[in-house]
Amino acid sequence: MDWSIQEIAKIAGTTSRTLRHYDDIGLLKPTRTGHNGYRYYDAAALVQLQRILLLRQLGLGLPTVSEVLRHETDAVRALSGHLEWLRQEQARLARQAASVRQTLASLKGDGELVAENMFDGFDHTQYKDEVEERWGKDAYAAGDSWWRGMGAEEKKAWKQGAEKLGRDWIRAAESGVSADSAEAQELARRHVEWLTAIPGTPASAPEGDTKGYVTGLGEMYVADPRFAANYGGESGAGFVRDALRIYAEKHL
Amino acid sequence: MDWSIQEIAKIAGTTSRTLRHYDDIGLLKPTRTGHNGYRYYDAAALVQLQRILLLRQLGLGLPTVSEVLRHETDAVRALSGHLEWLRQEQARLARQAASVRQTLASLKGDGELVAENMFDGFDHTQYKDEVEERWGKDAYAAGDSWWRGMGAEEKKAWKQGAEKLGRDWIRAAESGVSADSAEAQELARRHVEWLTAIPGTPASAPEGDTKGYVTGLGEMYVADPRFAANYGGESGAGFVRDALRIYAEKHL
DNA sequence: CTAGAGGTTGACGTTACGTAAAGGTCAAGG
DNA sequence: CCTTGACCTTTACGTAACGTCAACCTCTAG
Repeated sequence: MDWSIQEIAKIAGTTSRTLRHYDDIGLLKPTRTGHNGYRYYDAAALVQLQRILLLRQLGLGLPTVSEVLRHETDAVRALSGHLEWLRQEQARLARQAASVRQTLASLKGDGELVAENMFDGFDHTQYKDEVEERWGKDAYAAGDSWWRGMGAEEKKAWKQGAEKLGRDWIRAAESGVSADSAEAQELARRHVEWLTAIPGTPASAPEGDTKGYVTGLGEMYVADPRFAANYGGESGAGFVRDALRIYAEKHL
Repeated sequence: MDWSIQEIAKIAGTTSRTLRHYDDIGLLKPTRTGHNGYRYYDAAALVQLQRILLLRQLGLGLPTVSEVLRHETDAVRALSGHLEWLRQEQARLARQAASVRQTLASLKGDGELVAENMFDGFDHTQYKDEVEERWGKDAYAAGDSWWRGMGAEEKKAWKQGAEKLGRDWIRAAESGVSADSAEAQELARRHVEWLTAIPGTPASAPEGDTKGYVTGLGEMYVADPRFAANYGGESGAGFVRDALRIYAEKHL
């Protein structure tokens, strides 16, 4: 009692090409082969196939599926690992979506695609959606009015301070010192100090989750192309992220 | 004033291989080519390259990048479309993760394939890592001992209450009432009440940031496949989120 | 006997490069 | 002049999991 390749394909809800592929890579061999080379599968093979398709549907790769079916790997462990991977992928997509939204906002604003306003970090119109999404409208409003309330001189001074901080980060990153060096940690301290001056962020609230905010910010720097572009690529932004994380762990 | 392939690669934070690839597919040709075949790039090419890399980091494919740079496609439209794609991908991953968790649960438990543990939210072994990560080990330990301390009857009652809350949410979402309707707001109130009963969460601490916790929880419901899966997809979870946010704004 | 349905193997295409392999080019030092 | 080493070139395979021809063989029904 067995079926041709098309028949089980239909029964299991897949294609004959897939069956041939599984045969090629040794994942599922046909039960028997006719003298003409035709592949035939029995009920046991069907069960195996259904297991394979289930695991595939869950997103496991064929090598992993193979391991699980051969009992070389525990299904629970395989799925747990896969779940972790799914989480990371989701986080990655979320970061990318945030970046896209930001770029979109800046495009609608001034129409320029260039990342020239690197470290001002509070161009506000550019960050509005994200700030609101993360910290609520009140926080955005607070930060916005704080910024608007400053005079031109103050704004300029603020930006220059931010730019100097940026330059110092770049210099440190390029000098090759480690993220836990005294130099990098001093920069992290200045960075946090700078952040704390802005009202409406968790860093400035007395009971705020400064630690989470700072480390999250570091992750954002790596994910955000504007920062990466201006810190000598990913490695530079990664340096900033690591330094901030270490600092946050120690002092916040 | 131009640079060799390695030099711009370093400047722009990419690899020479990538530049050759871009040359091959006609995305970015070198400014000039030496008699020896060496590629040389000038400042204008660098700007183009940076634009390319920016769009790539946002997740656009090379053909799309090409279109945008040739002004055949509006950057805003391209990014908007991409954003939509990102959302769908996130949703897809979310559904997959939900399936994996279900399978995992049924593998660990008594082999029940049905989604019976939908709203218990405190299977604890299943949520341990996440709770610890978000609220610290103490919070987890508190919640855990609280849960362990309950008798079987109490546990059952608790679960049933949670399940009823879940069903009511679903019914409300499906009935099409708005998130700020009296019905939805009453559910939000019950939800917060339910949360407040659990020790070790900010909602139960007298000085805790209940408002931030509840709204954050709402966001999690949308992002977290476990909830989305059990609330009829994104739209259902979105309804819960909105209702909770509105309630939190008003009453917390 | 022939058409048509279904089977076979073989091989290319898909994404954006990483990674050799095999071999020119160039500046500096012996 | 020769060597060394760094840098450049082109060519081409590998990646994940099949979809999609292409060329050809086999079986069954009319």
